[in-house]
Amino acid sequence: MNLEIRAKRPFKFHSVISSHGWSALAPFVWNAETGALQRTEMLTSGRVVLLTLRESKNGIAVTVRGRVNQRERQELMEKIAWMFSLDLDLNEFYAAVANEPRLAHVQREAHGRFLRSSTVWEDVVKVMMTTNIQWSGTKRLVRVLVETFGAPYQNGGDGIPDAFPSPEPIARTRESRLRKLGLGYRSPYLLQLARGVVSGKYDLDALKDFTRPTDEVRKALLALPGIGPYAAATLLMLLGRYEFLGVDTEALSSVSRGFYGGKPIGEKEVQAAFARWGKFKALAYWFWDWDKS
DNA sequence: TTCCAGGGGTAGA
DNA sequence: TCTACCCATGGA
Repeated sequence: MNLEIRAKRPFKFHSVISSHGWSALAPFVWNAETGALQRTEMLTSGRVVLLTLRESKNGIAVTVRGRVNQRERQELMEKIAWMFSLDLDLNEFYAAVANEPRLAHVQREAHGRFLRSSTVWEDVVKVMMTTNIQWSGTKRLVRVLVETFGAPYQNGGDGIPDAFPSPEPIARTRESRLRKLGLGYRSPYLLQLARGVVSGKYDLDALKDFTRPTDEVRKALLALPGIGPYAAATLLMLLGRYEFLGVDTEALSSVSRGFYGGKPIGEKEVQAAFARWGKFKALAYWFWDWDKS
């Protein structure tokens, strides 16, 4: 089955793909040569389908492999619209940074949409897997979680990853098993998170509610096991809220070089350097052109 | 071998 | 609110 989903302009498929590292994490498979993003997706019915997404004239062209009914088709359209922030209006951001040379490229490149997973649960887990680890390790841990707990695409096929696991199979496992998979001290955090989601203690979908103030959403994120200031800021950014900056070791070094002449700085200095961008702080930092002076 | 990563939790001030 | 310290694992 083929679908086309329209995007609010300006929209560039590749800008979303390259927005951050998510397209390299299972069950996403990005093929730069063909320009196709593949993803194995489990629907709420439990059915697992294979999606292939490409840029189209007005948005995204979707190929679905696997039978879906009308309701599942609607679910897929909504999930894809969420993953690519197709309804996001970035014009206020572009206007706010129009006079900043180091952000001159953002409108031209249609920057500002971050590739998201189809559920907040998956994004929370993935952000947790980026903490205190190198990117190669993040990719490995996510792949191991998908291989161990994910639901397979029934129609088979070589090299097609399983769908990202729902919280249930992880909630049923033991901490020792997660440790054996290499998650280290993240193991109890992931286990508590999965069990809390299954029990209803944590309502992750409620974090998408844009009528809630950002501070409230941030507090809810910080209350999750294994989610601290950095992870909460990163997740807020993925949720379309840009007031907070996720300060990691990379931010410390690039802001030190770009704003403080290379002298050692702390988180405060990073926040101060981008304070002027207000509610677009995270966007300004993320797309800052460090090569321009 | 040592250091540390796209940090978080906790205790103590 | 801020700091010091510990935490598991694998890459460099």
